[in-house]
Amino acid sequence: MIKLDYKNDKPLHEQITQGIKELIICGAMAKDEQLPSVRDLSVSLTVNPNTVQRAYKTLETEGFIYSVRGRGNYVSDIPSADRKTIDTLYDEFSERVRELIFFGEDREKILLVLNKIFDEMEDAK
Amino acid sequence: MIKLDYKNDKPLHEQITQGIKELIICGAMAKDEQLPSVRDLSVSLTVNPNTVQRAYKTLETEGFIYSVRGRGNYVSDIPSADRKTIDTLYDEFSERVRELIFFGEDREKILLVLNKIFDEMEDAK
Amino acid sequence: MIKLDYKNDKPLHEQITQGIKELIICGAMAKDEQLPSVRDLSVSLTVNPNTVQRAYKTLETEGFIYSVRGRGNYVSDIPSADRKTIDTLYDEFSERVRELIFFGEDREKILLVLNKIFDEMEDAK
Amino acid sequence: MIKLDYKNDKPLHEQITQGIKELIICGAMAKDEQLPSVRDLSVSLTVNPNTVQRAYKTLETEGFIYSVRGRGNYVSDIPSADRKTIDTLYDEFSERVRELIFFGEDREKILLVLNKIFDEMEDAK
DNA sequence: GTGGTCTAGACCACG
DNA sequence: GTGGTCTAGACCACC
Repeated sequence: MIKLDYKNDKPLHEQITQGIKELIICGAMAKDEQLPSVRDLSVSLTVNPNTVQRAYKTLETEGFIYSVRGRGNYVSDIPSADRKTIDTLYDEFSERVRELIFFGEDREKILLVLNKIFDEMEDAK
Repeated sequence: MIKLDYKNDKPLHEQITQGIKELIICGAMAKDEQLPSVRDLSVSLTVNPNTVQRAYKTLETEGFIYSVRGRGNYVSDIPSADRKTIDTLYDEFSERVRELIFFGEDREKILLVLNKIFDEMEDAK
Repeated sequence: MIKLDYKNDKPLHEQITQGIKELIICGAMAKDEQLPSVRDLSVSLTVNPNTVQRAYKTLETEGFIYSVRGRGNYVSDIPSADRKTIDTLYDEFSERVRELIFFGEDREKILLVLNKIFDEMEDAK
Repeated sequence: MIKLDYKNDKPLHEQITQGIKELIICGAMAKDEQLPSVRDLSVSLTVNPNTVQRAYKTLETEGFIYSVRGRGNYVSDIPSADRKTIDTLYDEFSERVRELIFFGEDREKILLVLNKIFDEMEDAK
């Protein structure tokens, strides 16, 4: 499910973190669903277990998953983010919008993309 | 004009690149306007000249500025981006939107922010 | 009476140990009162009997309960702690106070919380 | 300055994290003061660099220090904690107080210790 | 079997 | 020289 790009300068553990984050956000993984074990995922991604472990740790501190010793890792049921995280997201969002406009993308097209995402997220619920 | 944050984990050359990019996008720097020399900017930012040089190089390959041997660096007059750049921007844009929705931000609020940006960009023209 | 949090990184046996410890300290369980059997408690908590057994063992070595072969486990009647335990408690107490002050909590607020605890403990007697 | 206890079941990286945290809180390390490099500290503690690295990472995410690539790690100047952290501290604080009272420590003695800490923290400022 | 910790040693990006 | 990433392999605690 997750594709790693070794050419990308972004660290592997971040790519894994982001990949799982997307799966959770898009609703592909349900609340309290169990994630693959650290070992299994490391094998299927041909990556060192420590790298996966680190990704899971990050996801845990960010509140996306929770970890049970000797059991496994599970999708968190209460998505919560602090003010700072939300603000950062809005900043990054605004940055992308400004660049898109700068490169000539028009209002209608951007709104179209935005509405499409809203509809997808609605359906996922 | 550009503020460097040493505490930020983002490399200095990237912060400089982004800072100049924003100035150009927001219209603070006009087409064909000359940028400060590598040496001057490195002094005013108190960073190594190599760091500024690297930022300028990145901006040139990304098409934001052009360089004239022995003269200096100037703001590009034709803002053009290839399909790949635009697609990447849309992907990153979509990613942020999905996360905002996931964390409970509602449609109206996001649209409000979006429209605010459109208006600002209109005024800058 | 005891709530287990699987999402907590603290081991289950420690959570059980602490839960019972609190019941004893708060006076909810009287001296020489009998604790539920290992088997019963393991059923009502839906955990492995070994886990409860381990918690009881810890409580016994720490002096909170005593065990009678073939009869059951009972709340200790003489709450006594060696110098080392008391010192450790004071150290941990001080540590928390320093952190609270460091993060800006003021004298009055901390004293308020402290006095509230004193009053609660007085009432429980 | 930091003492590691290999017999303690607490992980080394946590012991290091806590040790540095105490130095910062007690005022032994001033704001923006540079911490020893990852390598240096790992040598002086006879520990693997990764272990120190992890401690520093934790301190950074908790807001106690900030890291500058290619430069070093520095004590953060703005101590800030979210509501959750503060609440947890109060809970742990209360827990210790209750146990102290349970083991027969009287009100006056605890207040004495508390006031002593306040005075020390005042002086450190 | 699961997550978590630690070591040893290599390599890269940054300034 | 500094922080950061990654691998390989070992060991422990938990359930």
